[in-house]
Amino acid sequence: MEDEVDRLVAAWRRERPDLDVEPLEVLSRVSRLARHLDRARRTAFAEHGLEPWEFDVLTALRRAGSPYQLSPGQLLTQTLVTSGTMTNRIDRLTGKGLVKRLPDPDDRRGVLVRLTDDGRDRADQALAGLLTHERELLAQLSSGQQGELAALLRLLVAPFDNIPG
Amino acid sequence: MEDEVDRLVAAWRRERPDLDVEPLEVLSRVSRLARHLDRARRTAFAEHGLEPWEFDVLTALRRAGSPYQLSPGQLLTQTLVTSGTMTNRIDRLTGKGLVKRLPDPDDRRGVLVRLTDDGRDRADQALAGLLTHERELLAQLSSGQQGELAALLRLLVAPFDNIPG
DNA sequence: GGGAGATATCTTGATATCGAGATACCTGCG
DNA sequence: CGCAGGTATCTCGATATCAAGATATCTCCC
Repeated sequence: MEDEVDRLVAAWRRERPDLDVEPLEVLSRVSRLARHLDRARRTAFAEHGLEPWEFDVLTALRRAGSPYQLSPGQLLTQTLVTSGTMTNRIDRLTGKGLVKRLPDPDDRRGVLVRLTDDGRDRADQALAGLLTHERELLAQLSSGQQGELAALLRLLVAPFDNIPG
Repeated sequence: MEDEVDRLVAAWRRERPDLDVEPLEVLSRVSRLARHLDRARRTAFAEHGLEPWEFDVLTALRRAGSPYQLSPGQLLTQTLVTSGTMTNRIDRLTGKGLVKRLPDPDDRRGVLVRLTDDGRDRADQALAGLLTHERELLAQLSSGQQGELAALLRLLVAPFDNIPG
């Protein structure tokens, strides 16, 4: 089946036959798919009264394991947002009673963000809902294809995640 | 090489061994990679004095071929933003002299957005720069792997692009 | 111990985005 | 013809994000 990127690439080949637009076959699809996923996630989380950004923060804390706390800095590397954004997110989640700030006992510059019981429940519920949704999207692919796809994507992401950038 | 998603999946398997988190191997990588790509694009376009959103609109028009014009509605489906956002984008690009609005001769509700000569030059320059950048990122993959990856991604994106959604 | 440079978080101001609704126009059916 | 419903674009208010800079604290070497 054809997708929008097929049309986009064909258009470039017609308009700019001098250029090699092969990279777009992969990277434009990644960007567009991510955008579609964002929209789908927004709808899926609405059932649980959460925004995607709230989910990202709460689940990062949930994954950390008991006592469900991380520093804002650790949250940054997991969510790929700037520090100003994270400060704002923590403020709002605190206002909703889903997390709370604690002073870091080992570093007086630092704080620890800890999930409340309510926050933990919300994270668990939303995760289950998300996985159900995502499984449907991936039904297009066999289990083997999913594995291949994951491995190829890892090759592309790893440099970003490991080098400082 | 390990990436952040490997760590994320391992953490879920420890904290929630009851859940099948396999879908995250693919979809979390897509989201994270897209985010990294956005950042890289922002830097790449800065050399040409363009923002990523400006690039998206200008190149959609450029691809359309002479006379380089599309309706706002056509631009929506290519850029995956809302109509309010597109109106705003067109306003700003008009202010910078990169596009102009023309009345649609066949439909008095509609307008056509047309690239100016300056807008066309900018789009061409930025595209060349982007492709150079993206080729480097893809150097991790053989040509065959790029083809596989593109084909697998197409399977996931196509439903979104073809069904109304 | 003291100071330079690194680090963690927060503040601020500008801006892009979204969702919902308003407006103007088109289309097709009775 | 005229109206009901659909479509294209724009308006408006709320909000999340970013970049750059401020502040407080830590680290390490002399």
